[in-house]
Amino acid sequence: MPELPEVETVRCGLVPVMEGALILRAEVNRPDLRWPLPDRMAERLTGATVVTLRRRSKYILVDLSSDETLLIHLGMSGRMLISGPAVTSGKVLGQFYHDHPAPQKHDHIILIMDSGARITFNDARRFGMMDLMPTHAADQHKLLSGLGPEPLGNGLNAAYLALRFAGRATPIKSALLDQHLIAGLGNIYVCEVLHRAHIAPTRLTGSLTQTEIARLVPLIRDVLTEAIAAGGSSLRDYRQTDGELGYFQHRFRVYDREGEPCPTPRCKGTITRITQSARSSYFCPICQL
DNA sequence: AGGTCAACCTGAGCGC
DNA sequence: TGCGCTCAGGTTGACC
Repeated sequence: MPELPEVETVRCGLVPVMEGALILRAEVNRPDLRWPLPDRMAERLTGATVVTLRRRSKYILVDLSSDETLLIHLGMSGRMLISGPAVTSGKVLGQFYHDHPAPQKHDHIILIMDSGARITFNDARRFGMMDLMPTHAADQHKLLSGLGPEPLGNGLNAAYLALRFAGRATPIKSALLDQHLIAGLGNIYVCEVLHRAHIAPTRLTGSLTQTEIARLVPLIRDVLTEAIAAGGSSLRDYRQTDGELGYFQHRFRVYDREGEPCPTPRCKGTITRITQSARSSYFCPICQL
């Protein structure tokens, strides 16, 4: 159930197991996830060494020694499970990992590394995706080329947002979810950002003042940075238990808190849930204007 | 052109 | 226990 912080957490967890390691074997248990998997996927992965793991928006990019890049999206329910003795790049991490677990329903792709580590991609809802493309052309991939700037990079600033928000008749909630505008925010963190910014999710982007737009930028960074930090710390706990990456307990101020008191100091409001473009928005009608 | 919405899937949780 | 219903953190593409 990944937004940018969860994907980054997964990427960081995979780095010590995958970077520098060779893919001994790939098991591809079905022909498609959301879309058909790439042709001859197992053969093309076999024998390749993982050079780097990168992230763009909610995508993980695995650069291989074969000059191809494996593109991974976890969709709504995609999970990565690390198992087995994880010896890689001379670092022994084996004590953090369980033995290989029994196969589970929805284990769609399994990568067996030369270290003995095994990475299992499990995705019940199958909204995830994988693709393979030449590394030099990765940026031009159809799913990546139209993405907006990274929210934690320099490309996101008040001037950029003001330009993209001007004259549009979209609710701010929808605009912040639009990956072509900003790449990486999802439903939870948009709710959290708007609450901190005291902006109602129903406000139209064109109605936002320069002050409000300027307020959004650092709050977007704060919310994501805090979530990544929380993921990083709980990641250690998960390794000690079952090797599963990316699902951590994180306290949200408004998400999934319908009916609870607004956490804003001195605010007497109650968190309310409304539906916008078929997604739940949680906000405080008193302090978010 | 810009905005909204159904569709893709399975599973969890809840009321009856 | 079980059935039926609703909802779920994403994204595309068809439609207004």
